Amino acid sequence: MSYLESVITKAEGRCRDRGSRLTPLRRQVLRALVEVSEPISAYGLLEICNAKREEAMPAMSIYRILDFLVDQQLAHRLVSSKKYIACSHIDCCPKHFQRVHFLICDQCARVKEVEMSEAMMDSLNHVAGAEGFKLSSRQLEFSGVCGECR
Amino acid sequence: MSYLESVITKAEGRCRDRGSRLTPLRRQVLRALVEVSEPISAYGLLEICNAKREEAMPAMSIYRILDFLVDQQLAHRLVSSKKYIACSHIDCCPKHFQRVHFLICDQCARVKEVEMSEAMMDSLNHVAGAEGFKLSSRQLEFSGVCGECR
DNA sequence: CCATTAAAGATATAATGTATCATTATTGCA
DNA sequence: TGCAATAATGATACATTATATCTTTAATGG
Repeated sequence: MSYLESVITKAEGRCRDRGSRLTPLRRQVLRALVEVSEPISAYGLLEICNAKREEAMPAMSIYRILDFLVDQQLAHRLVSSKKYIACSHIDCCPKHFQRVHFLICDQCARVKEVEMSEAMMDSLNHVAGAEGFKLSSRQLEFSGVCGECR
Repeated sequence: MSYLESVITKAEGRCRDRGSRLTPLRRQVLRALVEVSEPISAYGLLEICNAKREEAMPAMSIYRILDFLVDQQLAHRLVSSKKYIACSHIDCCPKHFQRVHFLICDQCARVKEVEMSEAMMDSLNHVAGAEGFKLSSRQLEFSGVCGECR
């Protein structure tokens, strides 16, 4: 079974468990997102999807669907680049969804999902706590240069 | 001397030292940004500035000037909210400009600039390094809930 | 089977950001 | 000082990203 098919199957199950539906349209968008495998803009993804359809879907739909996928932790929104990327842990255990952060290469724009250690998150919480802040666990985006580009 | 005036004076000196010019227009934008004191969008700031001018400046100008101010470390761009805020350390020593990161309140949108410890940054670099990444020192944005909102 | 809810379509428009070329101001130097 | 080079701003157009809203279609649960 290909990675793509395995991802779709897992995603299907994940949604079922959560009482949500991976409709054909959503499945198509997720599939396209997994296939491109690099960060892509909403409109870019829309174009790819529409190229494969006889009836083009409106921009609104892609945003709605991406919101859904992000919600279901099947995709991530990279705020610094206004792009979307499939979660790289769809087909493995769900524990990876905690403390997921991103390393984004300034040069090739490729993205690596990393997990912060408990200790690291504790430290961050401590820094924030000193200022009275309670951090909500949201993803962080670190820019830098990846191994391949160096 | 008011905080505002002190900021402008310091900013003037800072630019002079760096061989750049805080022109009247840039000064006006910085002044407005300091006065609003909370994150504001480029267009929001443009509106405020234009309300005080007989000739409205075009959108292009505010983006150019904000880029300049960010470059001079007189302002920060918050990528997660697409807003800008005056640096809170303009009128004090320049050492604060290193390792500046942001705590952003989900509820009131207020922002606190915090400085990460050397040790913290080392840890982050270590996590990234394990994946082959060399982090470029860029600001991080943490979301959470501030003390006042809790 | 029907009522309710969820999803998708359609359309318009808002908000954010950039490209490009013309004009004006500033600076450094002969 | 006067002039050439450079920097900043003005003006215009347009690209990109995102959302509001209303309608239609599909799915789900009694």
